[in-house]
Amino acid sequence: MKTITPSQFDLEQIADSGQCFRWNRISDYKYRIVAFGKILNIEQDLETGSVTMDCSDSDFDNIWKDYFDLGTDYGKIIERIPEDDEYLKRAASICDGIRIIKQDPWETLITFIISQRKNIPAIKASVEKICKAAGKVIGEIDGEKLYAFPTPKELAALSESDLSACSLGYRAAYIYKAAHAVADGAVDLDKWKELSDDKLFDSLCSLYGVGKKVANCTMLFGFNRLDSFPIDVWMNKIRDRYYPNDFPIEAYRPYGGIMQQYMFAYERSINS
DNA sequence: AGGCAGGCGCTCC
DNA sequence: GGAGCGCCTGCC
Repeated sequence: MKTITPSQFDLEQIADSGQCFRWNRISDYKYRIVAFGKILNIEQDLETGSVTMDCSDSDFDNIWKDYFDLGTDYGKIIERIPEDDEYLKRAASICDGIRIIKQDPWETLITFIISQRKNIPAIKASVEKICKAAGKVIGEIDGEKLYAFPTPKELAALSESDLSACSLGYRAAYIYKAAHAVADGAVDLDKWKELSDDKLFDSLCSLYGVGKKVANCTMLFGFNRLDSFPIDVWMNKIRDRYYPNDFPIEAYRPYGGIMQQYMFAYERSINS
């Protein structure tokens, strides 16, 4: 067990922000997360804000501390919001419990390829199916097996029809090609970590089935490129309504992606 | 029952 | 280089 009291940390806001598709809500402010081949039960006390994780000290130090981006001071980032950006200031004041979760690049790439033209429950269902079809069993809860996200080789072992059985639709071909490119070594995601933002963006977009939205999400959530600014239908709506001269993304540097998350989460919250 | 959901590739111009 | 269109699937 490990208990911490981080600032700017709200489990529910993070869970609803659409970054991670393997967080399962157990009850209010209580989740089971599968990531990096591990299962983490996590709970937040609303009174004190303290967060309790059922993990060893070493797993906390080696995995979860980084995963939850606990070394970043989001309060300081919020202070950088341009004074006249009323919409963003409001969004950040409401959604200031969001953090950018540092996920595995491979898993992020695949899950965001799956995400295109799907809603969140459908994305989660497909992700669980590919984990079950190709991933290792890492635990069992109430007779239900839990699976790790498959490695590139494990995923590449599936045929296109195996993938189609995971409700991927036309994305099955995208996943198939991506899995083979990474498993064969034609694409080396570890090497991609060294690339500049521009080069990484171009490399991601060169993958079949990856366009700028998916590339930006993969960069933001899988490569911790905090300036990546994904634009989806919600962001288009926000721009149309509140930013007639477009988003001042230069003013958001180098944290455009965090600003995007506040706006995205806020707009969704007021429309639900 | 028909449109649409956190897009992308392809095919035109 | 950009607008238009088809696409798997599940869900309301």
